[in-house]
Amino acid sequence: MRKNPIFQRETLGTAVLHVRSGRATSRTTLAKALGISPSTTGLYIDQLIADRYLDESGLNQGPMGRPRRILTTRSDAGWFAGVEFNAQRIQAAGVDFSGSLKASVEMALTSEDTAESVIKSILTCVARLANKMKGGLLSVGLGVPGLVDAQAGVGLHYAFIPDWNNVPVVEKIGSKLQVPVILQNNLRAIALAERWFGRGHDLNDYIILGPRSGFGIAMVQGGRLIEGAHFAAGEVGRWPWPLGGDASGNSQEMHHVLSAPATWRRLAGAGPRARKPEDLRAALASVAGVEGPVWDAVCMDYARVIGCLHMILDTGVFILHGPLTVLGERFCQSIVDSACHLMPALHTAGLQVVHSALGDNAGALGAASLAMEAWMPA
Amino acid sequence: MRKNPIFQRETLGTAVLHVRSGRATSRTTLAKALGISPSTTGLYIDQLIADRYLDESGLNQGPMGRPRRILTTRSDAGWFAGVEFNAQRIQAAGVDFSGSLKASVEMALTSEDTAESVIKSILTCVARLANKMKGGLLSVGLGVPGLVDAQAGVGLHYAFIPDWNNVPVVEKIGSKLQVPVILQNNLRAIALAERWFGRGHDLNDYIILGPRSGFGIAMVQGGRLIEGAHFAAGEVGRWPWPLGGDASGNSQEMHHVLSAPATWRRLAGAGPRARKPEDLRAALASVAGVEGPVWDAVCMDYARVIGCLHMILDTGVFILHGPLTVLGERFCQSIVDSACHLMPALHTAGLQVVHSALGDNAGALGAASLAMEAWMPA
DNA sequence: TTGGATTTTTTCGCATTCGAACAAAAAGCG
DNA sequence: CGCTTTTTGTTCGAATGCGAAAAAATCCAA
Repeated sequence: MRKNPIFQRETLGTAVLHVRSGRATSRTTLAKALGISPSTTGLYIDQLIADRYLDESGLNQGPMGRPRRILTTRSDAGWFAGVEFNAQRIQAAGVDFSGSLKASVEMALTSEDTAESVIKSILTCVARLANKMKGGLLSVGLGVPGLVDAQAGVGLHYAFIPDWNNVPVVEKIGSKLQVPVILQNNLRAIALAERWFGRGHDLNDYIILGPRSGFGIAMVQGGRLIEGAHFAAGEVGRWPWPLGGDASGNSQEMHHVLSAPATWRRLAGAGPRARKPEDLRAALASVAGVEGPVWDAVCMDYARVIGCLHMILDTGVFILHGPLTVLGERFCQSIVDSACHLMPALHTAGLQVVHSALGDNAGALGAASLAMEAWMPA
Repeated sequence: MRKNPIFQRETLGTAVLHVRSGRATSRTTLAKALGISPSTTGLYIDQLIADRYLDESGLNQGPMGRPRRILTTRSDAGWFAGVEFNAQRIQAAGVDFSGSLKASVEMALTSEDTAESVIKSILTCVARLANKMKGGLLSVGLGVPGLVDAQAGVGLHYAFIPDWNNVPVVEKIGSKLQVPVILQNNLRAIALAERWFGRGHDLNDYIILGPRSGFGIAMVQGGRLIEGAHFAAGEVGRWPWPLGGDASGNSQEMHHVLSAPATWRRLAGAGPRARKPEDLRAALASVAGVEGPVWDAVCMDYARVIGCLHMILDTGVFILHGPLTVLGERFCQSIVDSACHLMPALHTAGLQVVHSALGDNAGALGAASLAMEAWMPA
């Protein structure tokens, strides 16, 4: 063998990503995926195996010809941390080098919490994860609510933590942990979770619907996140409601009608002042079966929004996240039906609404995906 | 000098693009723009100058240091054709190698025209342009209305030409002209025109508003066009109207209310059955000054749509195209004001609406931009 | 069982691209 | 005018990545 060349760290990183995702299983397929020659790919793989990042795990016989030497990521090569939070809780996940969820941790937040205390709690969560994980921490992904400047690594604004303004999150966490830290809005992180752990596996265009305390969406177009010129893409919740608004300027925001608690209030027939139940998922599950005019009206409202979004962006699939997933398949199907009824053009447009299979820790998984996607060998 | 290396055609092409756009004016700045080393860039430039694509036109003294040797494109190195059409007319533009519009041609279409006859007319237009241009034709850009598969080079569907279904436009035109042919939806082509000839010069996120016989938009996010999973992104015109629709399924489409002719009818107080005037621009210009409740209502309707779009995509600027540009600055400003009134959150979101300065042949210019962007040396 | 056929992987020479040092061209300044 | 400073462009050896061909590993068929 010749003298080891100095490999491009980024190429090594993407090579690992392709192997981890299962999109590339052998040297040749990886060469095609990376767009570099098979010979060079061989050298890169040799290096990654020598450094104990990858492994060869047997052969894969195609219909003919020399069998592929299957490449896999070594699960013991280190781990990634993903942390997500909102006003109520912090959620953290530890993912091993081959991309399997191995540990998770949760911590409650209160209205007393400040930017400083949240940062501290995030560090505590990572430390707790570290106890449960083997090997070294490789990188940390953070899913942060509100407005986020991902490039600068700054949390710009989040309404539910009073002093969460221009918080240099990456700097603060990174200086403590001494590993790369990647920041993103939490809903956009969920979009990545869907790609690594959910249904987005081979989707390039999809939209995450995230009705929680508000109503936001995250958009993936051609495999990349849409962030917007001021990092505020997807703030659909600020649409006036009823749609189009009242010219007198008195209309409310969609947030207040299509959030998860508001949806529960409507379905449960609770008044607008009814206190939000402790366990929103359970409360929603208990009203999931009840069809009728109220159910139809709720579905119609979601259909109004989703139909409009589909017309603009022509994405393949809408993936429903958050508490409303407990309403199940029927909810999604009703939305599609209502939307097609409302906008006949949708009949041929292939509108699809599905609910995520990721469950409650999608945010942390998404954050971990950020960490995975950004990592590259030293 | 050493033996000439075999340069990457694509790199040569992008080098020319950077020089033409004025973003790179010297070897060093170009090196930075291309992301390759200054030494290699030097070799590339030498080659492009030797092949008479580029020229050195004097020096540019910075505040200190050796002056830059200014690079310019040679206007005599060939020309690009851009052709756009809709149901009424074909429009073609000839652009020289340095990106200046040098000739334009127009041809009327009628309801008699078929896919075949349109293709033939496009070829005629290019031939007429060729008479007016110097040098060889380098590539052709086509801005085609309706649904377009840009990658495959196929016009999928256009309602106003009966048999315009799955027309292999690139193949048909390319086999005749023997130069590369690039296809794109005409509104999306206009988005490129705005970048090369208009205000999009240093914008990475903007939206083209194209109210004509319908209402469509083209979106640029992070410097790239959004096409959608089925090439149908931007079909806002199919939103139900009034926004949100009527659950009974009887609402009409936005197309019918916010198209250019419909807007004229409203502003002019003409009935819904009034015949569209011959010269829509002139007709609109004549009602541009008349403010009042009708004017306000029209602006408010545009504001409803544009406000919603801004909330989703968080683009910097909306650029108004088509006949409605004659309504001028005041129209744009009224829309912004109405939108902010309707959605208070927009006050801080920096919504901007401007009208294009490109005039009526924006489509042909956009198509020519397609040609320019795709070209690379043989 | 031996010889294609087919596909993956490796070997090896070659050349494009890089990096670092160097040359060039100007401004500022005494 | 000569010196330093600053920025641009070029030279040249070194090396990363490529292509073609060879090797390897399997299936299939005679």
